[in-house]
Amino acid sequence: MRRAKQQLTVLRALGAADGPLSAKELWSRLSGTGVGLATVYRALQRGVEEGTLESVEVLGGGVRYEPKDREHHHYFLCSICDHAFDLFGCVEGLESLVPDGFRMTRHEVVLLGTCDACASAG
Amino acid sequence: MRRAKQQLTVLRALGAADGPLSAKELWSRLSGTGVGLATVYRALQRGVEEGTLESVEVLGGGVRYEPKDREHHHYFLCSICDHAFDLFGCVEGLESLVPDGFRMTRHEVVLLGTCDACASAG
DNA sequence: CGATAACTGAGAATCGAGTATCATCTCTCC
DNA sequence: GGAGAGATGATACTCGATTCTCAGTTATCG
Repeated sequence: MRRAKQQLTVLRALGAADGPLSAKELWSRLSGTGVGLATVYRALQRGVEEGTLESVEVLGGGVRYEPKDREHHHYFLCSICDHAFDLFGCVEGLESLVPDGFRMTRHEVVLLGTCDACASAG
Repeated sequence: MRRAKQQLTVLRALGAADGPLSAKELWSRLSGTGVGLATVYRALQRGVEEGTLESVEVLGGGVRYEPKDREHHHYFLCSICDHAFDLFGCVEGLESLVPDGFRMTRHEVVLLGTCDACASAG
């Protein structure tokens, strides 16, 4: 990698977000910069390969990406603007839900509703 | 609706499942009955329209369907067989995660790992 | 039986997400 | 300045999921 100016633009925009973004979301935040969608995908793919990014799946639509250096967290998905927000903190008592013989290695929690901005606007 | 023999076959298979099924999963459980994939989709679509079925999204792939008469529950997704199992019970403390100004109307919890059968199989 | 309308299966068509291709561009190094 | 490697944007393409189409089937009601 000698340069990758546009890819840096992409990664910086992702790092500045308050939650995971999909390729399209990210791309739309870069409108005006002339960055192509293909480049967004390339930057994301490379980020994942290099271990700096993580692809996460939140309900309500495809894969989103975010920097891997964030602590364990979950998401709040706004059903109006469809944006996913990071939520820090976790919950207790998940183990009690696991049936006998099953082995839990990971868990995901998604809260749904309306975000601050949409609630105010609505 | 005068009859809908095949559609009933579909709905019955869905009702007998231990978790939500995708159209394809459901279809593969009906192999041998000669039911076509289009009929599976038709049955699901009609079920949702009539309010007897619910489409749910669990992580790890598309939309799945299950009867709407089940109580509040969550899912365990086996990362080996990719099957989603219903989990009854819930967790506490979700409200404390909601940021100021946000309104939570719903929540989803997904546990991931290996199911009994896959864990036993090695 | 005979008309009719709903149901059905197979395969074509569509749609969206992501990937591959290609001609062009831009650093970096000489 | 010139060459070469990597990067870029547009667009064609692929792939899977879902829907549409259509001809054939089947239950229902006279």
